[in-house]
Amino acid sequence: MGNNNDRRLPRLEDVAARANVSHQTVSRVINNHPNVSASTRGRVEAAIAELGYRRNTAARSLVTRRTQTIGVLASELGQYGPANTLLGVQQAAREAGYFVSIAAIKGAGAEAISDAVGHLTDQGADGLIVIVPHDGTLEVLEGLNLNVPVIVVGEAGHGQLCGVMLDQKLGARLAVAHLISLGHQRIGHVSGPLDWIDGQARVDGWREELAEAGLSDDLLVEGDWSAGSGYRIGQRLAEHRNATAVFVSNDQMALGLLRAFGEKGVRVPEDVSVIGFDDQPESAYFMPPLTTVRQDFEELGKRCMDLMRAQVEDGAAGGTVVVGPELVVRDSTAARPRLT
Amino acid sequence: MGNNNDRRLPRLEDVAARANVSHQTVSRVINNHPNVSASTRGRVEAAIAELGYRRNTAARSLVTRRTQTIGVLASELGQYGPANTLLGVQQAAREAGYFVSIAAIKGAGAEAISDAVGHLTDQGADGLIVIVPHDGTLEVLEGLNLNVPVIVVGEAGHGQLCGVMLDQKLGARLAVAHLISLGHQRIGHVSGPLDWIDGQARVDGWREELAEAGLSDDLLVEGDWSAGSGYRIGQRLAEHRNATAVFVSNDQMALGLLRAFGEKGVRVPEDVSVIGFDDQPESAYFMPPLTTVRQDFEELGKRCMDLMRAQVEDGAAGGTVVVGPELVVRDSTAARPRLT
DNA sequence: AGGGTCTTTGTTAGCGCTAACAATTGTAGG
DNA sequence: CCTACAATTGTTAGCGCTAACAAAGACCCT
Repeated sequence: MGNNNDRRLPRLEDVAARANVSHQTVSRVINNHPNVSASTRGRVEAAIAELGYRRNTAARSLVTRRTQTIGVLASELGQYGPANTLLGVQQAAREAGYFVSIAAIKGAGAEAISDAVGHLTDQGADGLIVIVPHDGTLEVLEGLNLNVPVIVVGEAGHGQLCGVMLDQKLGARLAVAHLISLGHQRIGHVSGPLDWIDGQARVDGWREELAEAGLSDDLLVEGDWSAGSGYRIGQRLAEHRNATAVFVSNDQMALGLLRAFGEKGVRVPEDVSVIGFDDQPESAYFMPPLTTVRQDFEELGKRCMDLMRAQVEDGAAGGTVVVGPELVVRDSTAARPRLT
Repeated sequence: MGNNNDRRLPRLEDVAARANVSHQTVSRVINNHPNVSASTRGRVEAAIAELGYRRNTAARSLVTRRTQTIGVLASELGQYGPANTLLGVQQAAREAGYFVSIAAIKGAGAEAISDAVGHLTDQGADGLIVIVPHDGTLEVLEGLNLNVPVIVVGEAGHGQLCGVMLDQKLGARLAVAHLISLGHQRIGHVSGPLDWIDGQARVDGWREELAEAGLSDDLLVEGDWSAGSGYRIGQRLAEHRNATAVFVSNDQMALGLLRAFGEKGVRVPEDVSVIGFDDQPESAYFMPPLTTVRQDFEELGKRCMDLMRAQVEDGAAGGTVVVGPELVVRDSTAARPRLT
């Protein structure tokens, strides 16, 4: 099929010569300009196919001042949530004819963020999507004074910056409401780090739902998202036994908690109900299968691209998009035990 | 700091005017050409700093025919291994001054691969790194007749294509040797899909090690990498009980297996030893903590970039790089039970 | 038929950069 | 003092594309 034109790739000029038109007409065809006659368009398209012509993006970018590239700045790409958000972004981007360039960082230091942003703007990214779930990211970005649209995942928009977020607080409330509906009254919370946006939002949701039900919110322990921290916290909780239900801020910590409970002879859900957050694919196979709150990260990524296109292509203003969570009930939650 | 030049970003010409030199001299400075006097270089660098000049990559690419962009084609980015490989690639790329553009696909259909490759080459990628752990990927890539260097992760190089891989077979042998050293003689294997490169390689390693020890290799079941398949297979294994040890091809399936065993009253490691593959961060917190084979994916990614640079910058020929695995012993393996 | 409008196509310039070559300077040797 | 050669700097062209404008037809109306 593909003919091996020896040296250079074909240019507009080559296509034009073959179709007996000017290069500008070819340009019109590939850019879908309206004023091209059907017959001309046909000839040009044939020539494009025959030569295997592909537009040179560098040349195009030079004159349009658009690179059709979206820069994604991400930390914690090894984690389920960020990785899947990236996936959603990438898919939507490709469908819309955009390229996705990534810059990964560890942690969320101001310097690391600004380096990565510099890297992406050096490439001429038309817009930035930031998947850095740490508190303070927004401030660093604001200080950078960027002149391309920026969309921050997981945080509400603010000033120039747009936000696309899952409704973490609502998710937490769904989880707690589920436990309350099962009759639990002493409901603890193993949170993520409180300097993470998501960590704090879930604490807030837990508090609010408890407050509305007139229940106490004094059982809060801060973890670090890892299964290990969940395990250590679980060991302590198993000794005190002052809650009949625990809302854990992610599935991984819940995994650690389950293991600690198992070792200490605390049965789940007979003695204590446990509910997680995220719904990773593995969570259905924990012991017992974990009740949790599902987050649709791919959808989140797609919404990011929608918002980005609105800004890049139509110059729309910023805003905040919120995606809803969903409760997934499995076997780690049950009615409050009689003997509290 | 940054002055807000109203409309356009500064160009070479602007820097040149400020430093009282020609734009070409500025170009020489930013490209580290030798024949620039120290004083001129100083003035130019000062002007660059004052104006906040950044080179326009599109213009540069247009003339050099290099984009400084590496395209990464990846499937299964939600999985631990591929995600971390990408991370390693990205880090090494950025350090070397390259951009990383990604194209994610689902599955490994020929059409999906060729679409994604087209997307990346449309962007003018200087080289491609392919993280698609399915069998047949190599053939599809070969058929595409690409004119940029291609590095395939997880597979041995072949013809034009380079390979960077973890030594899966060795990893499998380490796992099986560990079980044999504990006295096990009936060692089963829950494999990944056999049309995945890694899945097949681990089966081969398992077979070879057993063969050398004169043990039977008739206990093979094929899974699909998911915790769910591990669970279903575990239920069956728990009923037959014809092995005292099981080598599972990844940690997620091992998780499912553990749950099935737990439900059926099969104790791990007292009744059956279980060993996984990958060493995901969670594996230390399974019940019991999982003995497994560690793979250094970030290292893998870095090696990819090393190889890529050698090809892009020095026109080196292809080759195959192999990274070694490491056995991590935890609590899911123990000596063979007396009563077999 | 002639003047207006609309549609289709062509011509020209320039995006910002680097490569190739030209010009200028400095320096040493005859 | 003038040539030979190297080191440094400047000038010109062009990478492949799109925007803006110009030109040429096609068509309708009076």
